[in-house]
Formats: sequence, C-alpha cells, structure tokens
Amino acid sequence: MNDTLQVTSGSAGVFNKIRDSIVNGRYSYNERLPSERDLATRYKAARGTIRSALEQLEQASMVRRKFGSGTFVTYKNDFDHEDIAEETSPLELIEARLAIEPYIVKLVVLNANNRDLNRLEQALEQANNTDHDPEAFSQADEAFHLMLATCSQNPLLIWIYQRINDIRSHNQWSARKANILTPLKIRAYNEQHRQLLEAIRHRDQIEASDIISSHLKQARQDITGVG
Amino acid sequence: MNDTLQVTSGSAGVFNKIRDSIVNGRYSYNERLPSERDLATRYKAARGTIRSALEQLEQASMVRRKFGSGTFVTYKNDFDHEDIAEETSPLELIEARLAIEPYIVKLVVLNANNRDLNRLEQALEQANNTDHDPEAFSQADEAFHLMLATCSQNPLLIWIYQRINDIRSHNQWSARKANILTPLKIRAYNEQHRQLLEAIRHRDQIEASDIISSHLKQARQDITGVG
DNA sequence: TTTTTATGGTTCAAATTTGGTCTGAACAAA
DNA sequence: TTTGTTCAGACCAAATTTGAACCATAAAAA
Repeated sequence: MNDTLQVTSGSAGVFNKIRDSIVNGRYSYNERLPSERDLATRYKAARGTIRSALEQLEQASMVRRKFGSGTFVTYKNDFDHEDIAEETSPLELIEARLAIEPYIVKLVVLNANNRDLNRLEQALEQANNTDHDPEAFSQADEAFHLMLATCSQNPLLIWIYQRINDIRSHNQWSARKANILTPLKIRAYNEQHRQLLEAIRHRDQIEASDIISSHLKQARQDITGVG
Repeated sequence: MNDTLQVTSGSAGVFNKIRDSIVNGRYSYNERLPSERDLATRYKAARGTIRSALEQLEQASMVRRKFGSGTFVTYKNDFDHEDIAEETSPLELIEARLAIEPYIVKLVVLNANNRDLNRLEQALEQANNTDHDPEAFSQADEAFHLMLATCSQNPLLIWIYQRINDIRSHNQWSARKANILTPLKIRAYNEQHRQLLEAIRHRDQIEASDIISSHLKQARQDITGVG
C-alpha cells in the first residue's frame, strides 16, 4: 500500500504497539513498563525483539531505561495545555522566575527549619546524580526549585510556583533541553544549587538571594545563547 | 498470573496508586494517610516499599511526613482558586506581591512605551478620585497594579498577577478594608502611585523598584497594625 | 505529671527482580 | 551464498523488595 501502513511484526511492530499504548495513555508519564521478560510473553516475541523495540523507544525519547530498576515513560501527554503555556516563551518564563525566586529564597532563609533543609539537601542530591541525563536533571531541578517555594511556607507563593512548574514542563524550551544541558552545564548548575543551600544554611539572606539571581541569569544567558 | 491488565509493580506502582488517590480526592488536602504499616498490608507490599513510594510522593511535594505523627497530604487541587484564596492570609498575600511587583516594575521601566504610560496615568487618575470610598479605591488600586503587570509585557507575569488579583478580591482582607483605608491612607497611597509613575517616566529602575517596595511594606504595616 | 501506644526513621542481609550482555540456531530476503 | 532479523536460553551486574528488629518522636491515656 503506502508508507503510512504500520508494520505489525518484528521489533518495529512491537515499537509501534508500545508507542501507541503510551500516546493513548495506556502507560502514562513516569509509569514503569512491565519488565522486558513480561513484555516478551505479552507480545509473544523474544526478549531480544522487545529490547530492540525499547531501544527505539528510548531513541525517540519516549522511555528511559534504568539498570536494575525498569523502563519508565518519559513522554508527557499534553492534556491540560493551558493557553498561558503556549503563549509564554522560554525567556519570559525565566524572567518570571527571576521576579519571584529571589524573594522566595529570602523567605526560606527566614523560615526554613532543619527538616526543610534536609528536604532541600535530598532534592539537591537527586539532581547531583544526573550529569549525563538532561531529562533526569530537568525533573530534579524542577523538584528542587519547587521545594524552595515549599520551604517559604507561603501557600500562595507555593501555589504560584506550582503553576510556573506546570508551564515549565509544557514549555517550548523542553525541546532544546538536550542541546543546552550538557554535562558541564549540569555540573555548574548543581554547584550553584549547592552554594545556594549553604547560604541558606548560614542564614545569609543577601548571599542566598544573590546566588539564585545569578543562577537564573546564567540560565537566561544559556537560553538566549548570549555570553 | 499476569495475563490480565498489569499495573506497575513495586514502589513505582504504589507511588502511582497513592498519587491517583490524592489527585482524585480519595485523600484530600491535610488529610492523614494510613500508617506505613497499614499501607503495607493494604497494598500487599513490604513497609520499605511503601516508604520508598512515600519518599517519592514527598519529593513531588504531594505529602509531608511528620515524625511520630503521620503522613499528611499537602497537594491542593488547583481547579478552584477559591481554596487558595481562603488559605492565604492578608499578610501572605502582601508577601507574594512584595516578591513579584518590584521586578515587574523594573520590567515596566525597561519595556513601557508612551501608550503604556498613558494607560498607567489613566488608572492612576481613576484612583485619585476615591478619597472617601474605600471600596472604589480598592478596585482602582487593583486595576492600577494589574496595569503595571500588563505593562511588563510578560504574559506569564500578567497571568500570575491576574490570579493574585482574583485572590485579593476574595481575600479575608476585604472585611477590614473599611477600617484601614481612611481618606488619609488613600491619599498617601495615591501619592506613592504618583511617585512611582514619575520614576517610571524617568526610566529610573532602582528608584521605581524602591518606591513599589516601600509602598507594599507600608501596606503590610497597615495590615498588621504595627508602626 | 508519668506511662503507654502509635507513628515515622533506620539498619541489615537475603531473596527477587530487572536491564545488560553474549551465544548459537533458525529463518527470510537480497 | 550473504546479510539481517528473530528466537531461545544462559549468565552478569545493578537495583529493588522483603522481613525483621530496634530507635526516636509525638500524641494519647492513665
């Protein structure tokens, strides 16, 4: 017939079936797929065939495979695409964060207790193990900054930051992550996070606020390609 | 035993199930989850697996765990802004505005064109004729500050400020407006607005940012009754 | 107040699960 | 033939799960 006809056999067939299951929501974001051996019996194929299909899915950035752990869906279905997410450019997003986060950090310095600091430390370490995985770092980075907002103890600011994060994950910038987030960049960002947490630990409002400001300005430069 | 629909297993599966229970309202905001040992029997998993899932939920800022007390839902459904409006105190609202408005003003100084300045002038004059009407001034004041956000030209910041204004008009502070907004206070606020607009006209970023900061700090004082 | 109870926090080792790798045979298409 | 794919099985290495015990805290009960 024509080239739109789907292949239904072999690894290409398995690839198509799993891909459809993902885009149709049968397997949703962050969900773990059945094990390769399990998939093999389901699709009545050899494990090697399944692995070949999973490699293609990974190549297509739809899943991420973790040694000894499983295969996880990284594809996001845009159900709740709010208009505002469409209208906001990566640069405008950074500007908004530049507006709100330095003040959030000041509040964190004032309000954070030891438990909050431990949670920030955890979030930071999550991000520290992602040198070579832009997608993983991006997720951990979102979680770290949201945790900062959470530690401000201000429900309105937390709510606002949740909205920012929603937009962040639907933003056009997502497409360029892989280009911008080199291992070197990721390490630099992680180092800035570390410095920020130290400043918070020392209850140094001005230092902490300055660090988050330059952190975001750095990100702005990296996005615009200036510098 | 896996012929039928297979849900994700392990801690990832428990995480998904509990997360869904939370977003679907099965466990609602501030509610305490069953104990870890209880969840372990419910989900037929070891306590360690449950703890792993709860750690993921905590990292996602959906629950908060209290030593010796329990695990509590911190996730809020963002569908109705009424909730966040009810949970936000007048002080927290001012704090959020203090976070965002100074930066908005800086952007206005950078981006505002003559047409924007005229719009601000109009909004300001609207507020100038309301010396003896707290309700009218309050509305005009909201409009003026929203116009500032609009002049920042950043759609995300505009959207955020619209949400802030929504909350502002639903906030508990409304009840105390009549007490706080004396004619004297209204004139003082209007004067500060005037100075702000002048600073914007002179493209003085620092001056404009300082004025809006002290303007809001003044409002914070008036609310808390300090000073 | 003191005591008790329930809860989350921690540690440990064994068992299990999972993705990663390799081999060789069977099969189909060029 | 040659080439590429699929299949089936085995083993490796990493991560998770399990089950149990014990600790520290907070709230309830006495």
